[in-house]
Amino acid sequence: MSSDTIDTPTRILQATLGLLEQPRAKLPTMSDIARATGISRQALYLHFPTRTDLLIAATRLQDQQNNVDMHLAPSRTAASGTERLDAFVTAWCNYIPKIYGVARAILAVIDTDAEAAAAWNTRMADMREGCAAAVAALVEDGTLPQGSETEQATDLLWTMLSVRNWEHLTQTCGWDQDCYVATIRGLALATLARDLGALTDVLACPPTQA
Amino acid sequence: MSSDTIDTPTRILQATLGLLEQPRAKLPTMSDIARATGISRQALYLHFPTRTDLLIAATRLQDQQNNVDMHLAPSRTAASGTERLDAFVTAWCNYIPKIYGVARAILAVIDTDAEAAAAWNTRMADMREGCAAAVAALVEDGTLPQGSETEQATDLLWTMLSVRNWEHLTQTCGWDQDCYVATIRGLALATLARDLGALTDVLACPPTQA
DNA sequence: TGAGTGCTTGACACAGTGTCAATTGACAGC
DNA sequence: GCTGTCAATTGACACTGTGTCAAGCACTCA
Repeated sequence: MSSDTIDTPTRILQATLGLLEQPRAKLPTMSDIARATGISRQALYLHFPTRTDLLIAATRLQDQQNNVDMHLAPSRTAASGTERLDAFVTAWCNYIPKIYGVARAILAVIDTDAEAAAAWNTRMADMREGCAAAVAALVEDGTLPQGSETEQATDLLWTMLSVRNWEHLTQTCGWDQDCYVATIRGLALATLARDLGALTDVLACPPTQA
Repeated sequence: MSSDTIDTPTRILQATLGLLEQPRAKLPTMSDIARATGISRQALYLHFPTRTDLLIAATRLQDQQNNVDMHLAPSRTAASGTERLDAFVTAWCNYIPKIYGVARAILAVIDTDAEAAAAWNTRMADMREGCAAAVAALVEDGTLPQGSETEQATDLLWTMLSVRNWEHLTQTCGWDQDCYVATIRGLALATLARDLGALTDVLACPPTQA
């Protein structure tokens, strides 16, 4: 069994991810994490200087464990700009639930912790690159007019795909994940790929909520 | 001069609003608020049991000072459903900057403070009523099909108009307020009022950012 | 046997919220 | 003028959570 020989930093991060992945759980303190790992609170500081560093490291471990599906999906299906946008939106929307637990913990300290804010901004800047690439593909196809609006189109897509919007629709409004994906996809295709037929998808998903 | 005879609770709330309205300022502590008011920290607790109660009271005072323009604007211009949606979206979008300072302070403690979360949810539920009314007007006109999708349309509009989206576009992306309003308005009209011409507004605002 | 490493316990500093008790100052009514 | 009340003050303290520090223990490797 390899599970006995895992080094302590990794064990800490896995325990942290375990705590963060529990839906609706209260945000864990250093004591919580230590207890979940099975070591003393002070030992955490032997491996991670601050709680924020620990959360950021957890993010990186999680990305490492997940990013196989992501990153590739949107790029390889790049037949047309519209298809690329579609693939990117779908892939990202379905990636959010996986990272939400950790994202929530980082977002919660962003107002008070500059380091956490910087890490989150970097992460989101990476994601924006994906948005920019999709928009560029649309411009290439002539679907979207070339010019200064590409920055704005990128920002708009970036905003539509924000974790906060996922949170609002699925957690606050209680939407089904599939309904969320279908709606955002329709929204993106209609506004950016001028695929007016996609508007039909918006508001056309099974009513699973109250 | 009336400014000398204002009662202490109000003075506290005004000082709090003063602190919260400063853009990019760090979130004020009870000590900060006491200092700004010119009283001792402990005296705050003679008037407000907790920091959250103080913030909520500040919200209410601010609403009271502002709500003249709001609330009325969308209702009175209700010639057609589309016009009503337009008026509501524009009014709300221009209201957000006024409340953002306070909203930011409350949002920052929402994850750790159930009372703050409840207050914010109530506030946002009120706003959702406005969304629901606009959607209902669209259904009345036949612009939007009647049925179970009205709940989803309301949620979608509610999401588009979220404070987080305003924050993202204007604070993170650096968009101009007018550009923000034009874009969200176009988005709402296109997706909910099926006003496809409104799509032109989306991505057609002056590029003020870098 | 001894050094080094990883972790332990226990104590402590610091910021921030919230509580409590004793005191002061002003102002009203008798 | 004396007294009671109310608002505010000072100072101390409890609690939570983060982060630091020192001393000690146990295991492994040489």
